[in-house]
Amino acid sequence: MSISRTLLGLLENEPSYGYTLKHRYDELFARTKTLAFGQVYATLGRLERDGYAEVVGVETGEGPERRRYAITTEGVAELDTWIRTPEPATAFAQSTLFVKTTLALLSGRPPREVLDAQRGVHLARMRELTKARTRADDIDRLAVDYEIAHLDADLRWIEEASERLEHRDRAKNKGNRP
Amino acid sequence: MSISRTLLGLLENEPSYGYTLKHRYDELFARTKTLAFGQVYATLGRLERDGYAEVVGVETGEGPERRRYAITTEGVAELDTWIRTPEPATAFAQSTLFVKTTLALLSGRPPREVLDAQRGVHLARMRELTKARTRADDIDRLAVDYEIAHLDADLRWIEEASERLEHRDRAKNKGNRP
DNA sequence: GACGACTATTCACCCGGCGTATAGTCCTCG
DNA sequence: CGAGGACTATACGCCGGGTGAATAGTCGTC
Repeated sequence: MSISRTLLGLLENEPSYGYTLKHRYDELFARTKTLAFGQVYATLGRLERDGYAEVVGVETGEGPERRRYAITTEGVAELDTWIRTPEPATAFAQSTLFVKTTLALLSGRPPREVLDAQRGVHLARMRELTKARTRADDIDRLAVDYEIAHLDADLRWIEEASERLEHRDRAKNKGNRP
Repeated sequence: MSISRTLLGLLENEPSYGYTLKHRYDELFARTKTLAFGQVYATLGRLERDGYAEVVGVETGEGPERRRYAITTEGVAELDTWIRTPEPATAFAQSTLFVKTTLALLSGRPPREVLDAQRGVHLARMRELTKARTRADDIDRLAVDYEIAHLDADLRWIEEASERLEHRDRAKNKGNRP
């Protein structure tokens, strides 16, 4: 999901310490999992190396250095093209659910169990989200709606796949009884 | 998407060389991007280290060794629980499209442009897929339908986000004219 | 017999993700 | 007062995932 460009985006708003950046990121984007500190500093190092960010002040006030980072003009340019360039539309082509279902089919395991199990956790999350949705502000609601839309898509696909596989089984059994 | 478990799943069907495994994987799952050889061998090494796969024959027929891998009983057990355990339902909580839109909002860039650009490539992919769907066998069709469902979800969200943001803008402009 | 296509593997590098260690400051509560 | 806990801030090391280039033998064919 490109942590590095996201952090660059936050840096554009205001120069920050890695520490602050981490918390800002969590507030905005960490709905399920927070960012690790280690990753922030590693990423900042790469951004600096690539000329997209620079240190604009080191406070060595007895203790660990506090280094404030700012975005550079090249950084702004890079961020700009990243934001403007759409993601490849093939992002949904690889799905774990599909792989598991396929492998189940290939190996003689009942794919129904795979699909049913996934439906279970999806429905639970769905209930959670619809509850959360009512007390969400507008930007949060955008995020919640995004997730709901894709859970819904997954659930629809699960139904359809279940039906189609069942249908196929019935056809096969019919053929086996002469 | 767990390449390692997927390869384990293919190994369960029949013991194979890394090379063969790579091609088998590509046939089944590489709809948009093929697997790199390097990754296959690295992954096989880890599977062996963890006791999930083992070398069952080295052919040293003048030239590079050809090493045939097979799944172990622990490998089968691991694969089994992987297939049966549903994925966390929070997989859709982090989306690049949402991040870009949010960053655009925060930085005063028009989010419309982000959404419009993404809609463009999504629609193009959608046309491609609906064409491919008619001449796809049943397992391929499952994959195509999966992708279509999620593109559709993304497109619906794009529409809704556009509308909501526009609405918000109008409300703001109204408020600014006393 | 030279050249391209195919089988098969290795190596080196980078990014992303996670856990832990370090170290000073500031508050608070007994 | 001072011991402990919370908070600000950074560094380090390890692992898995992902990519590209290098190596090397075989087989067909023109």
